[in-house]
Amino acid sequence: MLIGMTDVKDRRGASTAPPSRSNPPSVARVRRPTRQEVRRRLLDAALEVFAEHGFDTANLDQVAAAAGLTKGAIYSNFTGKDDLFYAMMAEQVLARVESIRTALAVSAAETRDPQDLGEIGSLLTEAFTDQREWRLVFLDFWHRAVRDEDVRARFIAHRRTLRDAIAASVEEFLGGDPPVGDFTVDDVVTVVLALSNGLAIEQYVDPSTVSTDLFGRVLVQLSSQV
Amino acid sequence: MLIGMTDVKDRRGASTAPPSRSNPPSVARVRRPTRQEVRRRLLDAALEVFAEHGFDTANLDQVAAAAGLTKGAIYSNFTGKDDLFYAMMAEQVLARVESIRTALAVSAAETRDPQDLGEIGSLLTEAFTDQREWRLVFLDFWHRAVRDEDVRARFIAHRRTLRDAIAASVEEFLGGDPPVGDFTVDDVVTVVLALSNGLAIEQYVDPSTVSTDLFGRVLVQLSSQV
DNA sequence: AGACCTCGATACTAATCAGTACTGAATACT
DNA sequence: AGTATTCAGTACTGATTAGTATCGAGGTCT
Repeated sequence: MLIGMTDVKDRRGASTAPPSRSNPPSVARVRRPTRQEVRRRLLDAALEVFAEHGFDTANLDQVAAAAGLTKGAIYSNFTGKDDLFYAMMAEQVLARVESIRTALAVSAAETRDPQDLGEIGSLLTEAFTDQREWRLVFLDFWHRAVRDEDVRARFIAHRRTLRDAIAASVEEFLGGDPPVGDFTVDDVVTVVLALSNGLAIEQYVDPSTVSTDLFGRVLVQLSSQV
Repeated sequence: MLIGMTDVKDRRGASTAPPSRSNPPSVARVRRPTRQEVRRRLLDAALEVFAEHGFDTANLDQVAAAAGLTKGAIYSNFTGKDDLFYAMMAEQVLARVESIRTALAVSAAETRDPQDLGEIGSLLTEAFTDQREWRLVFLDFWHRAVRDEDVRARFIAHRRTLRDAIAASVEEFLGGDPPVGDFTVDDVVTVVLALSNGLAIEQYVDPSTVSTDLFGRVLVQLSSQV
């Protein structure tokens, strides 16, 4: 693990031919990736590495290596480890909001029958695997937020953004009607989030305890008239 | 933080009187705490410090200081940081099982009306604050279990123990009847655990999003006949 | 073309901390 | 009492790693 920095080779092209001076002129032999591209790669690598190792255990050389770059690139684009993490999270939150919007557009366009909740439950359960990295970094973020006031402030801001997107989905699904029971839309949002995280927690360490249609059946039962 | 080791004074008694040689004979002036007592203090300190800082961030000097001891005591009683953590968790799991058993004895003795689920929900919600340290170290344990196979094996073993205790409670509550819907008892256990953790996650960082009776109302709705 | 600038690579520093080696005081044993 | 043993305190080591200083290749501007 002291090495790992040996192959930064994939700058672009990587022509193995010996460097013959002056081909067709004005052909740069080693093109430097754009700043945007470097930032992209670093953010992708950050998601991957932070998800795999957790913020505390992950180290910046791992992130840089996963991006095919070095620590210099990180400090050139971010102020430090925290900043990189926050930037990555901010981007992910936007991606999640977008993902909720499109999922909503698809499902709501079709029907609005309470029994479709089983379908929605399936979608949410599939997200356990599709969005595994997101969920891991989210819970990592929470892990730090619950112990540090500054981290918590940022966490809450993101959380509210997500809640708003989900609340919009729920209202869209209800089509003006109130939820069953004496639940508010906010209650429903909280319960959906809690079940998502809670079930993911169980599933990630012991999949046998969470049957694939459980989420859907719970949602159906929760929305049934008494 | 480089100091903190300055006051290990509370060995016991701490007689501020100058050490007058040979009082009534065979009176040990500084009694050493028993090994059991040292172990107790270390385990308590471990729960406290690991909950506050998380396993990765907490360091052994903090644990030792919280116990009024030094790192030497830790390495004399445990093989290392991991061992201390596992020992603490094992003890906590036993405590949780016990706590479930007594809570069950109290609630089940009274009634067995589905509306009592609101009451049970209140108890579970109160546990968010009463057992805050437990929940934090539990989620810390999960955080490591999901990323490391060996940790995961230990985690699952503990988790199964807890599930069994909860399953017994659920069956006791149902009094032989099956759960509503097509849920199995295992499903119910999973849902209760998922809601506990999921709601605690929301509540710990942003209490305003989890009203105090939400858990109870969800349980009532979940158990209502269609 | 030539002078300047940008930005990521490299090599380094300083701080942290799990684990170890050893010491000496308190207890157990004879 | 005197000797042996246990066990926690103390001081240290080695490894790790966030962050910094510097350099030079690649790009830009005139």
